[in-house]
Amino acid sequence: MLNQIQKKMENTINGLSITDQQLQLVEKLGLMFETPGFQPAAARIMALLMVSDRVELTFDEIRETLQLSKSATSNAINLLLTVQKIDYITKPGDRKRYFRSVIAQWKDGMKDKFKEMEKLGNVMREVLEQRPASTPEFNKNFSEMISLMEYIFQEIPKLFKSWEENR
Amino acid sequence: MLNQIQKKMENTINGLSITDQQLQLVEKLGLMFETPGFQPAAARIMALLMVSDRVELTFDEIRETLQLSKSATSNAINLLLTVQKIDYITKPGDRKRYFRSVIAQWKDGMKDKFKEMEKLGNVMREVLEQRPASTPEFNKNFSEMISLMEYIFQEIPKLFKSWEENR
DNA sequence: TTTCTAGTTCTTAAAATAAAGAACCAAAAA
DNA sequence: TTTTTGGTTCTTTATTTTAAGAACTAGAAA
Repeated sequence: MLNQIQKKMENTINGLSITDQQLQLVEKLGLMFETPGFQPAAARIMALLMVSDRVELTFDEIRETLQLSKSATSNAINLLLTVQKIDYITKPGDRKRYFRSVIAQWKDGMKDKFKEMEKLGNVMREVLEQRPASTPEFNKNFSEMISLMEYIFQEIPKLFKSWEENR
Repeated sequence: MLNQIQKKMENTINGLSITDQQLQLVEKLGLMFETPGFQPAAARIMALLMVSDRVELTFDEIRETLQLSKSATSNAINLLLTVQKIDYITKPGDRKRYFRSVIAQWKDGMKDKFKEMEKLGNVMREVLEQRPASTPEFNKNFSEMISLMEYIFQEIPKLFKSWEENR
């Protein structure tokens, strides 16, 4: 009976053991990471490195836990390395790399995301500048929307700053 | 000579005339709208309705200006209608619908986007709550990142409010 | 009533994405 | 030197996305 629950709750494949609850969290987080342009495999790896009990995982632990092929694992890991969402450490007398989530990068990641949205505001202003005077109502609304965007994105860096000061 | 410039600068197909500069803006804006999950055709239509001199365009004006098939135009327009990025008006004695960008929706759109990012914070907290005590360093950094996210997304609605009050 | 307009829907095709599997390779271990 | 480990790279396949084109349709106009 206890064995049955154990079987239901824990999936151990070669070293890394992970619960069903954790796997569900990996899927949920993974879905959220997919939207910012990551392929499913990469998104799941990012998620796994946040969810799993051990925070430094080898290539094979990742591969087997997520049931990926070597190529998919390799490509996803290298993608995440180049965008610096993960990095790795090595251990003396061990050839494997141990990959881990670069949490510090998340702050910069958020900043980048806001910067992206800010760019939209800039193009919008470009659009406004070339609009004809013949559509005053539209132009007014459009201009107001841009003002809002610009206000928000001017204030957001201040939020980062004030958070850093107050913690 | 002037004719040549005219030809180079203006593209008139059946009613709606648009300059090369405007078409370039449509492409640029279109690319930015693609990332939030819009298909190219829909993204370009949104962009066109912001860029073109006339802000209310018919099905065929859109179709011909963007060189789309009827089906692509129809599907993209209906997508944009259901997510309320565009709406349309009708004119007496005219069977066509005139589509236009719903600019007011952009403010809500931004709010939705921030809400999306907020959701990520919530799942992150869920992840934190199930983390083992055996990784204190990781947990601490993770927790700090979540605090930052929560702080930012708690402050952003205030920004919207203060903008609305001050304009 | 028939025809036309303003689209919609269905089927197909092209292209892009994602990942599997096998072959391959460099460095370390035996 | 040969073998093993820890991957990488190449080729192929499956899936998804995007859009074209043709056939179709509801309501208005003739």
